[in-house]
Amino acid sequence: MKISSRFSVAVHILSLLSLEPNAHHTSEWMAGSVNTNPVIIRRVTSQLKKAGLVAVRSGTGGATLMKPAEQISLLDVYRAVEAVEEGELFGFHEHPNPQCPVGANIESVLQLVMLRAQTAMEQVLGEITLDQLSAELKHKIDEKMC
Amino acid sequence: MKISSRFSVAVHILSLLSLEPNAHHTSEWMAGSVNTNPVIIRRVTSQLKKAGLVAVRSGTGGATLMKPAEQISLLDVYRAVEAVEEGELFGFHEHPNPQCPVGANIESVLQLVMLRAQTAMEQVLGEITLDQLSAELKHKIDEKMC
DNA sequence: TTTCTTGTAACAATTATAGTTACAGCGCAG
DNA sequence: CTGCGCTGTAACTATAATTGTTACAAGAAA
Repeated sequence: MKISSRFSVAVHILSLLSLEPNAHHTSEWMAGSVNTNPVIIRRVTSQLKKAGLVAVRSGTGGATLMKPAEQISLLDVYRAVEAVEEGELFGFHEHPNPQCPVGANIESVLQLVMLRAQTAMEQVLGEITLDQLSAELKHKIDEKMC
Repeated sequence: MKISSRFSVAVHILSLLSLEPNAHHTSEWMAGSVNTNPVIIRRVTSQLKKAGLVAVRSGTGGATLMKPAEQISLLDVYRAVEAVEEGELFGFHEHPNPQCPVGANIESVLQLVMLRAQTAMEQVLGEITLDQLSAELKHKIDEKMC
C-alpha cells in the first residue's frame, strides 16, 4: 500500500509555480506537465489553497505561491494533501481481545513504536523546503541543456 | 492511506509466540487474541514462515519462532508481510510530460527525497527487536496485575 | 456580454484490504 | 491404519480509496 500520488502531484505543481513564475498557471496548463486531467490538478490545488500555500484566481485562472519557497516544507505539502491522516501512517487491527494479556496491551505498545517510525519519516520531509527541491530540479534541467 | 494492518497483526502474532511459549499456538487460538478470522492469521503466518521467522507444524498445528526474539527486528516483520513493497512507500504520478523541463526531471528528484524519508522510517523499525517490544509488553502486563 | 477559468458534484474503473466459507492434505494419537 | 484436528489455499464478498472523466454553475475580466 502506497502513499497517495496526490503528494507527488502537489510537489510537481508547486515546483511549476516556483520555477516558471512567468507562465499562466491554469489547471489545464499544469495538467499538461503532470500529464493528467485538469480536475485532478484543481482538486490538489484546492487543498494547497486551504492550507494557505497557494492563491488561486478564479475567473481569470492561475495560481501563485502564498509563501516564499524557502518557507514551504515538504511536510507542509504532505499535510496539505492529506496523503496520510496525521499520526495514522500505520493501520492497526481493531479490538484485540482484552481478555488476553497480549491483546489487551499490544495496542498502546505498538502505537508508541509506530509513531516513532512515522515521526522519523516526517522529520525528513519537514527538513526539505520547496526552495531546495526547486534548486535541485533547476540544476538537473540546466545540466541537460548543455 | 495507511500501511496494511497485516503488519500489526504479524507483530501481535510474534508477541504471542514470544510471550506465551507454553500455549498451543493454533491459528484459531491466535485469532481469538487478535480478534479476527483464523484464515487471516494463517495468511500472515504463512508470510512469516516464507521469511524464515517462524515454523509452523502442519497436521498437529502450532507455530514457533525460528530465531531468538532479539534477532528479529520490526523491519524484518514489515518486509515479511509486504505491508509496503521495497522502496515504494510513496506513490508517484506516472509519465509526467517529458517535453516540460519540470515534468522531465521531477521524477528523479522526488525519488531521491522520498527514499530518504522512507529510509528514515525503516531505520527506526530496524532498530527495534521483537525482544524489546515483548519486554515493554510484559512490563505493561505485569503493571496491571498489581 | 462574451469568454475563459475555477470549484464541485456525480459517476466509472481499478485496486487493495479484510473477512468468510470451503476443502484438500498433512501428521499424530489411539 | 484410521480418524481427528489443523494448515494452506482458493474463491468469493463487501468495503473503501484512488484516479480519471464529464458536466455545469459561478467568478472575473476584456
